[in-house]
Amino acid sequence: LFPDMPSSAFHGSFTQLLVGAMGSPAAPPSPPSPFAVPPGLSPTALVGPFPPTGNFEMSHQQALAQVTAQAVHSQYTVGSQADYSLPFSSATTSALTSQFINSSANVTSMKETATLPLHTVNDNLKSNEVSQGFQTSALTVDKPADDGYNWRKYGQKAVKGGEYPRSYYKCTQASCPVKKKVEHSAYGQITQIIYRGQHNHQRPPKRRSKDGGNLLNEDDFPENRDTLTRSEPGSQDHSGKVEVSNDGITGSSISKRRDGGDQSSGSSDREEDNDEAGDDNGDAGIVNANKRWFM
DNA sequence: AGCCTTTGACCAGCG
DNA sequence: TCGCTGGTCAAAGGC
Repeated sequence: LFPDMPSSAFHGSFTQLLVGAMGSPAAPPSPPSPFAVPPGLSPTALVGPFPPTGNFEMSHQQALAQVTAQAVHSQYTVGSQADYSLPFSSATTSALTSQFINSSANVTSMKETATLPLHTVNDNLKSNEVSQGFQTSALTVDKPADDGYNWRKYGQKAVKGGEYPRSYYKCTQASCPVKKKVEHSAYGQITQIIYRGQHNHQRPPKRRSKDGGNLLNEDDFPENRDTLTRSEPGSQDHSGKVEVSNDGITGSSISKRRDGGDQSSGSSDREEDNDEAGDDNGDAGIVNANKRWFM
């Protein structure tokens, strides 16, 4: 079904991690596991294809409630990966979010989400790359994430042979250095979202989204700011990576960057410059980052 | 009118 | 040094 899905689209260790951590509901999350990010490594959130469970039809409210409750309960054990705000909107966001939390905190609750329809998995594909088939209506290609912030697309590029267009977004807030990359599969479905930088501002006032009017902001995810978007003290990363499959989230994990160093930035617009300013996302200061955002 | 997307070009890093 | 790849710029057009 996805013959051309290069495994390179996802990064080896990453993928393995993910699979190990959440590939199977039966598989208990290895304790020290992927979430234990050693200092200096950049925690990367990986939300990949879950064993399809998702009750994608669940209402936003339901999902939200679920997320909230779980966030509270779990106290978000995966704090280190928390630098990102959850990027998805509406029902998908909720499902995603809940799964994110579920998988992060405790895989056992994965069952709450429903079953995934489709093309779940091409077993030949490795880990994350599987399940691209979710026929999503919530996840649209160019507005993949209404996470409460406003984004402006500033570029798009076909990468990996042109089969996987990648879109580049900047936070529209003046002086906010946050950027994100969104990768799509050849089918226009989101396969990966990578955040970079820290928002140095609060979420903008509610704004009706173009596609469906879902509003999503701080009010919608009160806990997010405390649990999902904050880095742990020791965390040095602020670049989040959220992989999404059409199946919904399939899991999350933390991965290391290529050289074990930290990720990201390094380019001229150093968001690190202001992050320590105590923003909610406080990224602990990346000192010397690679220019590459990920492996 | 302002903001956003699209898209080709340009630039920089890396092998 | 050169080609490839990825990231960004900026003009044009749309909403």
